[in-house]
Amino acid sequence: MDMTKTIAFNFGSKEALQICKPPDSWSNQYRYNIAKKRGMQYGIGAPMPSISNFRKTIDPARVKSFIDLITSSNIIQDMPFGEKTMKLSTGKVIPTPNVIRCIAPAAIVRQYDQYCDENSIDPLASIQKSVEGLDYFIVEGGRAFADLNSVVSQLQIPKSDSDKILKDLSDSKRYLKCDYKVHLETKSDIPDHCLSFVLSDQDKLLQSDCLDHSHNKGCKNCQILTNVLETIQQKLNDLKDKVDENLFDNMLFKTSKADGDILDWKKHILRSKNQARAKSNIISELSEKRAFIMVDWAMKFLPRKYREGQTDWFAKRGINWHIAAIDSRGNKTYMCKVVEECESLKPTVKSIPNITSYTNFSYSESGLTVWRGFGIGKGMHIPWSKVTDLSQMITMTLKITNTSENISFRDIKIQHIKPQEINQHEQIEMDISEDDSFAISNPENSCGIFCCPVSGCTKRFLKNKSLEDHIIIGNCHFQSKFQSTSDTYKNLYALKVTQAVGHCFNLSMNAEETTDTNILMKEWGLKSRKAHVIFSADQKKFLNEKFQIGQITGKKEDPVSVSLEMQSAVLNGKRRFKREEFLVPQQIASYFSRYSRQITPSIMME
DNA sequence: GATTTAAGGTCGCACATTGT
DNA sequence: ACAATGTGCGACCTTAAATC
Repeated sequence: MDMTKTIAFNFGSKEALQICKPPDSWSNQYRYNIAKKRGMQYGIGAPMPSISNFRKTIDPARVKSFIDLITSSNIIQDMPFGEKTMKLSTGKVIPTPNVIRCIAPAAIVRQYDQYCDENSIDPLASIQKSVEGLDYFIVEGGRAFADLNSVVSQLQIPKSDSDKILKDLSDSKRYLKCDYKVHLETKSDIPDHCLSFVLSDQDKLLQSDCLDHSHNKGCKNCQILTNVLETIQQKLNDLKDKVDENLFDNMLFKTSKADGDILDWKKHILRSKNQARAKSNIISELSEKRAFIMVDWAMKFLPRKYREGQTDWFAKRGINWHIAAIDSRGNKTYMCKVVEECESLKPTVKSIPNITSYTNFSYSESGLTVWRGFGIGKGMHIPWSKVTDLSQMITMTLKITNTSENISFRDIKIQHIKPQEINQHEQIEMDISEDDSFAISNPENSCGIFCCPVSGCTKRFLKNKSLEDHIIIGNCHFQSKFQSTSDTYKNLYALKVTQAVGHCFNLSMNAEETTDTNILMKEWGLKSRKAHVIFSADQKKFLNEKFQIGQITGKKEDPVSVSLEMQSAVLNGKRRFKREEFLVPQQIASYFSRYSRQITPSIMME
């Protein structure tokens, strides 16, 4: 509107409309008039004074809980450099650190729905967007639970039983999503939660002994999960001869796939927690002469920084990667570049067997030490001579450039907040300029999970009891009316992000003695490769047919629905595929991708 | 209308199996 | 034993949708 106002005064109506090139002249004539009127009132090109009373149509507590959710370490992760800015309606710009969303938007919406469900918060309006392309483990895990739900509804069992199973399922799902992560510890009496136990490899060098603690306790929640999965299997087996064979096979396939996916999800949570530990460990041990270097494919963030066209950018593929380095003591930050090309080295490098199963590496004069999980065991030593020809070793050069390039770095802070420290932590004052006094400067209200139910009250509490006290006393704190809603929450977001990204806290939990017979294997948490499956001729034929449909109609078949169709495909009155032959969506998608590559050149030839 | 972002296709590597 | 082929996986790249 500001722009229109300027134009409206500097030019006549006709010129203004020419400049604006209105697609619909009537509507722009209207806008022109309005702009002129505003200009008369407040001055040409001047921003409209923001005296208008801001409507508060959204319950502040709800927005706050939403911001809490999206700034939690489950959803965003810190980036060591880079900055984004947010503009308030007053024109004030507040910088926020760059963060990475770990979860696709649609998944966040789903999580938020669930979060609201669990905390009895009315959700903000949400728009359903695409649900494709989410994080593999979360999608499959989520789908697995949905599949199990549908299987349970088909089991012909008493309602009370199925209700119990459904409840356990949703409890377990919530547990995996929220609490499991915070229950994991390096050493725990509960085998499910003991990182050093479940990440141990069978190889002696890659396992930890867990001598100083026993594994004689059990976790109620983990137990519920295993139990409920077993129960479903059991009930399904009882059903075997009572229902149609096709139906039974479909259900069995669904269930076993779901079981596997849920376990994969659990393992994924485990491993990511351990690797996060590795990172914070390294940073905390930094001394003056050492630096923490975060290596990532530069391609991810550099194009945005340099504002280059894509073509320019991709022409630079020769550059292998860029590195951000942080010197902890001097707080100096550098940008590094690996300048030595390794192309010529390639023929002399021998690959390390099982390279993909190792996640941690340590370099030394004599060789390479590898671990499957950070801090698990002594590590396996591989001398350089096994990996490469020593005479041809090339030392890579790190070129260190200063931060003069327009990339701004930011310090990484490790922040471990224990629940009792939160209040104290929240006291940290934000840089609030004189004219903006925010409700959020109230130290009590930006953390905690118990919200005051009084509409407009911004207080939130860590403990239910505090909330009760608050309600009894009735000292509700209301948001200032002189600030637009969006500005308030932009500030809140900035505060959250700047001071405590990755606020990860461990909740204490009640361990119970257990006589659990379901003993976990030691290497349980390690990433396992999927079994190698050879597609049968008929499977391929079926997939090729499906692919052809996509080729001819231009509407590509969705791997998920193809997977479902496979389970019900019929040929000559018989079922075409047995349960063992059902393929999961990933396999189908992967096959399509290969198939298209295979046939594309032949089409070009014709 | 230009720029940014995400979805999804494409490609190459590691490893497993099969063929010679 | 080694080459050829097949599968899983993740990085690379294009394109279309979303956003400014």
